[in-house]
Amino acid sequence: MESLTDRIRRGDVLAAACPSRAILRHMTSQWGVLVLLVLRERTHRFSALRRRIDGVSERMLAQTLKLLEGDALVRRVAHATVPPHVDYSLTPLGEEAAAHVAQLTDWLEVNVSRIIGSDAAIDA
Amino acid sequence: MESLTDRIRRGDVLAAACPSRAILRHMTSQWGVLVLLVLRERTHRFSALRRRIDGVSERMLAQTLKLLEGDALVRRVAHATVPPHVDYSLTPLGEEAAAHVAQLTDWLEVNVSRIIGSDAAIDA
DNA sequence: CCGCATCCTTTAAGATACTG
DNA sequence: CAGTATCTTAAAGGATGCGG
Repeated sequence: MESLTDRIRRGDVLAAACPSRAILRHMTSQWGVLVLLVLRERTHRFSALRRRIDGVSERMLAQTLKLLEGDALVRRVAHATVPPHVDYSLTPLGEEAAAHVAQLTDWLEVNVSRIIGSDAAIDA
Repeated sequence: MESLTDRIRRGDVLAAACPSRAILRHMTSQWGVLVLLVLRERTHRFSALRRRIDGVSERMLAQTLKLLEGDALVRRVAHATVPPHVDYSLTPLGEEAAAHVAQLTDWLEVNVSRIIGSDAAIDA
C-alpha cells in the first residue's frame, strides 16, 4: 500500500494535500480555463482579456491571473507608462498546459450538441 | 464580425450564455475533474468515490455527480436493495471527456516539479 | 485613463446531523 | 448506504477608489 507521502511526492491529484491539487484548481477554475485558452492565441493586455472573456469581473480576472502567474503558467509584463499597460502571455510551461485545456474545450465545442441533445441533459 | 447567436450555435465557451460554458464548468469543477478521473478506472459506488477523492464532502460529491449525470457524462444505476447500492460509471460521452481530463492531469502530475521548482511558484 | 486593491453584498462551498 | 436538510464559513460578484 502506497503511503500518503509517496502519493504527494508522485504529484497525485487525488491527495488533498498535494500541491498538484491546488495547481489543478487554478488551471481548471472557471476563469483559469478561459484565460489559458485566450492567451494561447496571443499576448493580451488586461482589458483585452476582460473583453474577450465574456462575463468575467475585473476582480476575478485579476485574481485568476495572479494565481496562474504564481504557478509559472502566465507571464506578466507591466510597462511603466501613463496610462498603464500590462501584457499577459503564456510561459512555455503555460503553453503546454493550455494546449491540454484547448483539447478539452475543442472536444466540448464539437460535442455540445450530443450532450444537449441527450435526454439526460437537464440544466442546472 | 460574428454575432453572439452564431457563437452560441458554434458552442463557443467564451460566450457566457453558451451552454458549453456550463458544461465546461461542471467538467472542470474542483470535484468534477476528480470524479471523471476516478470513474475512468472503473465503476464506483458513492461511498467508494467519497473515500477515493480525498477531501470531498458528501454534499459536494452528490451535487457534482448530479450535474455530470445531467450532462450525460455520468450514468447512475440504483439497485433497489436494502441497504441501498448505487453505481456510478461513465457514459461513452463521459469516457471521451474523461480521457481529455486525464491527459491534463497526467501532464500536471509529471510536471508539478517544474512548477514548484520555478521561482514564480508562490503558494496561494 | 488603465490596472488593480478594497469594501460590501450575494452566492456557493464545507461540516454534520438526520432520514428513506 | 446513499443521500438530503440545515447551519456555518469561505469564495465570487459589484461598486468604488486610487496610484501610476
